Amino acid sequence: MGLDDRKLAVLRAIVEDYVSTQEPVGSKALVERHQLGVSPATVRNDMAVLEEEGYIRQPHTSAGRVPTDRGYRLFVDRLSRVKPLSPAERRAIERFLVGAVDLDDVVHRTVRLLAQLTRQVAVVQYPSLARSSVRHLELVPISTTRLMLVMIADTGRVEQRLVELPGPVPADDVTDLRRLINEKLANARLSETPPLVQALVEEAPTGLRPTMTTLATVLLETLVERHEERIALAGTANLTRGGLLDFQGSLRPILEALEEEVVLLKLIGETEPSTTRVLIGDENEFDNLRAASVVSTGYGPGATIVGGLGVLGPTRMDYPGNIATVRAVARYVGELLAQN
Amino acid sequence: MGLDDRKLAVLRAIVEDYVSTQEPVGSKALVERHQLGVSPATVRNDMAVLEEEGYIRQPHTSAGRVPTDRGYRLFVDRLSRVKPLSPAERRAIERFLVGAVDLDDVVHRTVRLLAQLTRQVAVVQYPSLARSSVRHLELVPISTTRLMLVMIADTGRVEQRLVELPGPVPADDVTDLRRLINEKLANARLSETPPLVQALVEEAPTGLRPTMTTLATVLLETLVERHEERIALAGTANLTRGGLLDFQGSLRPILEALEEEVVLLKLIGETEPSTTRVLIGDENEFDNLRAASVVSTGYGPGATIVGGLGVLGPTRMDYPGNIATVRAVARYVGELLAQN
DNA sequence: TCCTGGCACTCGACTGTAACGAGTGCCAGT
DNA sequence: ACTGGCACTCGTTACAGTCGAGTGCCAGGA
Repeated sequence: MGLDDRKLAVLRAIVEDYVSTQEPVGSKALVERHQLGVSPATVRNDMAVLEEEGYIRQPHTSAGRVPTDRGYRLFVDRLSRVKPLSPAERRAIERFLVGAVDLDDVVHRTVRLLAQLTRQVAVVQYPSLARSSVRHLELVPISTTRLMLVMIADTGRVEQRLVELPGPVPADDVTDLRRLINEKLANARLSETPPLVQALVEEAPTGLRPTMTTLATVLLETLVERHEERIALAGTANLTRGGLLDFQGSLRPILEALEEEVVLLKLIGETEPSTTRVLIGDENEFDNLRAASVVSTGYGPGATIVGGLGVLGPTRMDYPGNIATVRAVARYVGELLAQN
Repeated sequence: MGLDDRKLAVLRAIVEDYVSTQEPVGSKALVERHQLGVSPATVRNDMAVLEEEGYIRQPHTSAGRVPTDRGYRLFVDRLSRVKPLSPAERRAIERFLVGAVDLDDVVHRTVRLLAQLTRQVAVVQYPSLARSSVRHLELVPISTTRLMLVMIADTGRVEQRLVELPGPVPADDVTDLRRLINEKLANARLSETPPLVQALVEEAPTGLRPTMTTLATVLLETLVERHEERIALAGTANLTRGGLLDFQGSLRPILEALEEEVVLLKLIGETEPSTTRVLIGDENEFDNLRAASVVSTGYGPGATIVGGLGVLGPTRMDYPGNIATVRAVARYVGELLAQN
């Protein structure tokens, strides 16, 4: 069971070579490209052990070795240091994110940036409503029986929803409703609003009661139940790099998975505080993504986390590089959000 | 030069067979599957003429014939009747679109519906701001020197933008600004706002002048210059149907094109009144999309057109079916918008 | 004049065989 | 414990041969 230092070095070398060449790597090529200080025969023995332990495998009898998911896992956990970003990359990040005027703008720029830097598919979750607080709720009369409800969150997210009122409501009443709602809900965390909304209805003056009831329903629907998470995606064209070798020849399942917001949210949304999560191959729960890996992390202003972002690519990806990039981008985005 | 009726029938048969089988079609198979009333030899002679005229071609000397872009064009223009939708499809459309609460909701449902019905990539443009009118402009104070500007258009679109003010502005002033702006801009077509915004600045009371100037800049930026068109996309996984035969083996250029909003807008956004546009293969202006066809049309409440929608797929697609579906969906969406 | 059956021809797809070589496992020797 | 050597495996490539779908052309007939 013992994996001595050299065996680990061999594994590392295999991963690095395979990631960069995309071809099974043999013992001879290994000793040539890395200074292992031993002969190919020795490496072969080490390889036999690594294979027995499930870290690498042979696609065909007469081919070199390829890391398994388990091998990548070991590599990520113990054999790689996070690559520092190049100054060029740092500059690219700053240049890209400076000048964003809008939350939408920030998210779009971020996702494109990530895709470009990592050359993978990038995914960015908008700040989660569940983790946001209400900054302001606005009621805009559209007609006598219709209101547009606009919610502005502290994270910069803006949600709107058309509300059909049970009957005509005069402008003054709208003003009153707006005041009541804001008094009660402003600065409340969205996850804590349900009882407050309930109270709003109960405490509403009789005249406003029916309207307030309708509004309350819509509020709960929009802000909590259908807790509308949004996602931005970019770089799908990067899936076609590496020919058809990655993803065993069919992009189909991957593209299907990428169309499901629910899937993406599970992948990058469930982030524990401030760790970078790496899901390798079949470690993730979706069959469609058995051939893919995901590197994700949370971001947010300061120490709090309001959303997730990450990249998805073939298991054969540059983990250290991608981890570094994802982290760096998340940090910059966090700073950007903190400024607002 | 004369293409008599039988030659056209042969072309139609070739297109139909090729679209459904995805394989080059030969003279013998043709006479078997269609009642042309002549022998394979005759069909071969017709084919020779059709090939000479550039409507079909042979992938290899010993293979059957395949329609060229020009052949599809002739087929679409003169040889096909628009398929009526099946009742099942009609029902699917209604069921899908009923219950949409929101413009966002409508657009998302529409794009998924289109992708599902046509089994192609679907694209839906949000109602264009350029073709919308202002319904209401709201100013929401975020802090003493920051406002959130929210514009609600008659098409249901809502745009927001954070505004940094030159200095602190008291709440009463915000109220005044809101009133001034709405008096001037409400119901104006967005394309006609620039002079109105200019007037706003000139007519503003001296005290509000600096703030109004800032607001005017942002208004013009947000609403006109960077005339923010939005796009929704779905069904990219459908590109992988038909193996790697369509798109000559590489999805890359297609996926790249689909990531560019500008490209998509050109494809589906430039719609002349109420026609359905069909772009076949290299008829479209983007090199990346030489192997693809686009069927698109405009939609809007009543007779006016506020945006475009359509589908993109291999040149080998079911044009009559897709044209019918795109039109039908556009009409339903128009009705839906008209209700708001 | 137009259609048809017949026939020779082309050429890609498929099959089988052989040579090649990258890579391995094992073993005896240091 | 490492190394050089060697036999072996097996995928890749090249080449030759066969098969057959599909064609173009032509002479004969309606």
